[in-house]
Parts: sequence; structure tokens; C-alpha cells
Amino acid sequence: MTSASAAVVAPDDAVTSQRVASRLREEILAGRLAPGDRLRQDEIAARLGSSRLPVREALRILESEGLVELEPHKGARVPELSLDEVDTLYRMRERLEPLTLVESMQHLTGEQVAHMERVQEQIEENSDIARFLLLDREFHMSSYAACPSQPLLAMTTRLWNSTQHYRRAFMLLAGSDRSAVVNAEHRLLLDAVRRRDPEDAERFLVGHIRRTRVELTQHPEIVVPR
Amino acid sequence: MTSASAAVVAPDDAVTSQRVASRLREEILAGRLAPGDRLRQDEIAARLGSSRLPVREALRILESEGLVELEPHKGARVPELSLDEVDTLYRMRERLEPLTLVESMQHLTGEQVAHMERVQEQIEENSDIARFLLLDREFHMSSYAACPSQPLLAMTTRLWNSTQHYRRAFMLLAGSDRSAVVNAEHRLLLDAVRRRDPEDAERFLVGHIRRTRVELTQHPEIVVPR
DNA sequence: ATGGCACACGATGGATCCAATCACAAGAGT
DNA sequence: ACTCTTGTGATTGGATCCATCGTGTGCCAT
Repeated sequence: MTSASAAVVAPDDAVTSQRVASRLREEILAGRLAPGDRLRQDEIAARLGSSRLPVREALRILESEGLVELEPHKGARVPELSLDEVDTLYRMRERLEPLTLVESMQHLTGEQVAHMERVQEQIEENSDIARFLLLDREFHMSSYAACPSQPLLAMTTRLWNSTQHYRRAFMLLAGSDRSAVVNAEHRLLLDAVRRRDPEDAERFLVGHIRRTRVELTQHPEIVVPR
Repeated sequence: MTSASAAVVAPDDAVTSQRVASRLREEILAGRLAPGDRLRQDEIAARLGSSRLPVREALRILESEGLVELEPHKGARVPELSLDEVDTLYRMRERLEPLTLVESMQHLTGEQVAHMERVQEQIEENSDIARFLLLDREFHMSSYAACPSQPLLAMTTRLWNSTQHYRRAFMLLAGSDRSAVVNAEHRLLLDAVRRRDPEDAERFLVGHIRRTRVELTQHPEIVVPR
């Protein structure tokens, strides 16, 4: 699969524009580039050792993934979302991701389900927030990995990308008090996936996303006032 | 609104890359560029009177809208979808578009609803298929026009773009026998919008999209065998 | 002192040229 | 006759240079 839509890692042999996109994607998702930050083509080109042209193409790639926004003659910046916009993104997730999961579930191998379980075990042993964000993403993305529809998987990934920063802000704020709830939800979800039960899978996943949305939107301080 | 995500027309004063994207978008949506067709950068640049660079950026824009697919060193082509992929795109529409409609509905002005009604009247008077495709798109997009969430509107537009060609193929095949059903569904939808009733609006819209999906997937001959 | 305008600097968009990659075809070897 | 190889042409990716647009600063007028 040459498509970079779902990949987070950086293939070293790829074309320059995709290498640059990978680097920037990683920096945004890790939070080193925060919402509102501007991305100057010159600076990036110099820092990553290429010309500005691949940088421009990389910014287009990232725009299609929802990680930056481009405005003609004004440049690229990491999008700043209002609370309403985050809320809507979560409502989109509540509707789309169950479809992604159901489509993927029927094609998941036993080994892939076992991988999900191992990731969940790591989540339960873990206490670091940055690591939780990585593991949580890995857990859900693993459940979507066998989705045969590229557009569906790409949109799901895009929704995760767009909300990543606010998930982190929420975790840093609320701490890991709610980890027991998250783990219970993940366990139920995992069990439904193992049983290949689409109804339960959809129910638990919607509940999981919805609860996160409700808790998250109770903290207006994690977004710009607007 | 400078965003090109939902626009179909070509602003003449825009930057070259967006002008090129507009032209190509129009050619793809109108069916002059069919699935499987290749888009050569040189040829496009010469035809539209620009250098290849804006063409490359335009292709990236169109890729993010789902209208072309890019592969490194191999170029761009209009995506060819299998029946399963079209089916999944319609299932995505069934889940996403009701949300778009509900979000938009509460902000629609009376004048905008009146516009929807005028478009529906034109649909009922019309018998040309190419014109129906335009009007049908205008009818639904008008109902989404007041959606405050850019990502949601962009994704909805993207789903419409990706399925446009197969809608046309289906209409050319099935003719306009089913226009009575379409008109009845549109009228119900319009009434629900006028009453600002989110439950009915969602019910009718899901039914409308679902019926189209079911009828469309009964015609495997409109897609590549695969 | 404050608001508005003009100019200069910095950043982005576009054009041209060169390099790398791929696809197809012709030829040699088995 | 078939297949593998190699070379050539076509096409895309990348670098550099120039044009255009935004933005910030500073001056001037009110």
C-alpha cells in the first residue's frame, strides 16, 4: 500500500514531498506544532534539507488530512478550532467510525485482534499521558486496519488527526482519573470485536466517543475563546 | 468565502492553481473526464495556459476532494470505483449527511428554503438528465449551505464528488422512470426542513440516500468489473 | 496622541530548467 | 517461440530564479 492516508510513520525511500509531509505530520500530532502556529515554507525547507517545492506539496498533503490549513498568499498554519467545531468533529466520529469498525471487523484476522488486546494491556499498565495518546490511537486504528474502503479509512484518520491536539489538552487537564472508564469501554469494545458482533461494537464505540465528547466539551478552556 | 471546498464554479481572480482546479473539477463532474482517464500535467498546462506547477497543486487539491488519485512517478487519474466502494460511499453518506442537514437546517434563512423549493419546481418541470444531475445537486447542497462546520461540509461535498459519475451512469441507464419517487422524497424533505424538524429531516434523507444506494447497487454494469 | 497611508521587507505563487523514474519496445540469448 | 534484458522516450519530481501579494513599520496629518 503506497497510500499515505493512514500511515503515520515516515518511509525513508519515498519521494521528498511525502518525507517532508511525514516529518511535519509527526510534529503536529506530537504537539510540537500547536494550533495557530504558522508553517513557513523557507524555514521548513532549510530545516529538512530540501527546496521549497516539496514543502509546498507536503503542505497540500497535510491540508487534505486536516492537519494544516492553507490560504492563498497567507501561508499555512495549524488549524485552531472552537469548542463548537470540536463538538461537531466528535459527532462526525460518532457516525462514521462505527461504520469503519463494522466494515473492518469482518476482515480482521485473529492475530490483529490479539494485537489490539496487547495494546490494551499496555494502556492499562501505562501512566504517561503522551504514551497513552499513542497507544489509544494505536488501539482504535488497529480495529480499523482491515477496513477495505480507502475513503472511509482516510476520513476516519482525518477526524482523528483534527482532534488529536484537543484530546491531548483534555488529558493533560483532566489527568488520568477517568482511565478506569476508558479501560472498561475498551474491554467491551474488544470483546465485541472478538465476537464479531456488529451491533455491540457499534453501541460501545458510539458510547465511547460520545462520553469523550461530553466530557471534553465541558472544558471550554482547552480551545481558543472565539 | 475563499474556501474552495464547496464551490463548483471558477473564480476568475483566484490564484492560478485554484483556477486550474476549478476547470478540471468541472470537467470531471460533467463527465468529460471519466473514471480511469489519465491527467497529464503537460497537456493540462498547455491547454489551460499555465506552467506545470499550478497544475501539480491543482491535482493535489482535487485529490483532497476525491476527484483524482495521485501515485508517485505514475501521475494522476480519475478514480475507478468498484460496486463495493460505491456502496460504502453511499453508506457514509447515509450517516454523515443527516448530520450536515441538521446542523445546517437551524441556520437556514427563509429565503434559502424558498430557493430549495424553486429548485425542486425546476426538477419537476425538467426532463433532461444532465440538467437533473445539476439541479439535484443544487437542491441538496442548498439544504447544507448553512452548515457552520467547514470540515463537515467539505466531507459531504467530497462524497458527492466521488459518487457523481456513478449517479450519472445510473440515471442514463435507469432513465427517469423513478422521478416520481425522487420528487415525493424531495417534497417530504423540503417540508421537514421548512418545519425545522430534525427527526423527520434525518428520516427522509436517510431513506432517500438508502433507496438510491439499493437501486444503484442492483446495476453492477455501471462500474468496472473488478 | 492617535488614526491613516505609504513604502519596504518578507513570504508565497509561478515559470523555466534539470534530474530521476517509469513504461514500452526492440533485440539477444536460451 | 518465449523470456529476460537493455535502451530510449515520455512523464513526473525537484531546484533555482523571478513576480506578486501581505504585513508590519514608520511617518505625516489631524
